[in-house]
Amino acid sequence: MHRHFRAVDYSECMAGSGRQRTNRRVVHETLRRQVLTLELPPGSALSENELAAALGVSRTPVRESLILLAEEGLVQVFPQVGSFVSRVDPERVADAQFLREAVELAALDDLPADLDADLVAELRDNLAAQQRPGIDVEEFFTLDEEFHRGLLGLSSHGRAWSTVASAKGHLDRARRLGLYEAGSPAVFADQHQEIFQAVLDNDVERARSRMRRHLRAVFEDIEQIRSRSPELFASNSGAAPVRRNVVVWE
Amino acid sequence: MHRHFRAVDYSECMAGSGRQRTNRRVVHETLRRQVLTLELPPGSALSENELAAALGVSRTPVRESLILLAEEGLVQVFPQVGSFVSRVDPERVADAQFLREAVELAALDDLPADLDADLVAELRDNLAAQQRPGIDVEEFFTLDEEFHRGLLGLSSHGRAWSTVASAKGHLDRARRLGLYEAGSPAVFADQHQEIFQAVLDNDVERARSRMRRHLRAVFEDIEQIRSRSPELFASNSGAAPVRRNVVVWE
DNA sequence: ATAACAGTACTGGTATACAAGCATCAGTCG
DNA sequence: CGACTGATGCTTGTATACCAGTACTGTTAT
Repeated sequence: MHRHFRAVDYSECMAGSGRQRTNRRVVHETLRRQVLTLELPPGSALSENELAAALGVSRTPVRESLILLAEEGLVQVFPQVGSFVSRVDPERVADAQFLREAVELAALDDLPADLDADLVAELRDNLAAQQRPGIDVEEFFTLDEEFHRGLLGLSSHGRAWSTVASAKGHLDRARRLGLYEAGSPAVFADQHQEIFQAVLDNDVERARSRMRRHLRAVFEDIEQIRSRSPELFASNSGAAPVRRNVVVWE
Repeated sequence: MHRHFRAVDYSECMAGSGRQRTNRRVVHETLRRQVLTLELPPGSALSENELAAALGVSRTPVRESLILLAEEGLVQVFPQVGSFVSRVDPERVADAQFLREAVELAALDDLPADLDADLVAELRDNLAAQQRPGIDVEEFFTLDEEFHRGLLGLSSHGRAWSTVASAKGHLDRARRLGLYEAGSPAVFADQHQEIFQAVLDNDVERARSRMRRHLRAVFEDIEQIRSRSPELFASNSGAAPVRRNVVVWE
């Protein structure tokens, strides 16, 4: 076996976030979004065959997506039994909260003297959009995501976002369980404004304080939801995926 | 279609860290270890077919393992071109450093009043083992891993370890590039001892300070390695996997 | 009625076959 | 001698077939 190779630049392949429009990536993003938005509610059975048929692809990309989601903790796979959307595990939510808080606060410590002007402008627009009255819940979540991501970007540690995003995913999924009936995005939008102002003022300590309060408020929100609807959460980490009798007309 | 389901407890499946002895898990752990220990050096070509043949399995588990490793950033997959062990990317190393420092320092803030006695004893033994003269480099890395993991466990945020472990993996891989010729584990072992003592004394501030110094020292170590052997690092994030002419007798 | 047993339809894990695309090689033409 | 071009062997992505194992069904024996 002889192989002759030459140096090649694949920069373009990695450019942007799209990388490559492969079936697996599409399925992965689709399923992840559906899990996080509760379109696929916790505990749902995810049959590889059914998903493949529904999405018009073969089992392979579906299966590979499920493996990734399982690694992220959004899905549980039981060999020879089935795959299920993870119940919202309070322990995991707490871990996500801890991790997110640690990273986002540390990022505030590392803010440069002069901030990226474009990013600042973008964040300003974002905050304005958050203040829109009667804003849709899903739209708020999108803006929230972009805000926190942008804030992390200001500290030149933007590449750490994927880790935070994973943690935030678990938190948001828990929040969505109750946000539709209770929470008011306006409060959180105001907290975002406070944090941003502190950052603009170069007041790291205040920014940290406000950020911590904000993130803790989010966590409190989740705890309230849990006490109100405990059945949506996993009672214990190793709990069974409770399968129920389902009848469907064909 | 009608499906009758019953509640079942799969706790045992999740018990421990083993979960299930599946081929994919074995391959994943094997490859990950080989990448982190530089047994598979940065830039190596990883052919799914060759790996499958070498490991005595089919492409499927190999491929799924590569996907997971790619998600962790240890491997790069270029469709229709090839898969390669990631070059050590300074940016990614810096991100890993930032993330790890944020989490491990935050954990020290959350230490409970009275520590888990068993874990403390385990950590004491671990530190003693680290002090052994003429300790093997790989053995030191194992002990180092267990030490930091145990320290995180003391704060009841042990479940966040997997995230830290991933970051630590990138850092350790960079360190291994130069540790064999230069670094002395004894220095780091002493730093571990200092941190641990501060924790035992319930002196959070000192523990944080020592931990920060320790982690920064590790990072400095890597920077030194980089300046000494820049060719081992990726010059830019989108760099090409440089393929070289290889001739092999069959 | 109830408990035990075979049957069956489903699961995910694995192996394999095929398809699409890239990089090199060999030949050819200018 | 250099540039172009089809052939070739590799790569990963996808689809499919088969396997071992599980959990339900319906029947049978008690």
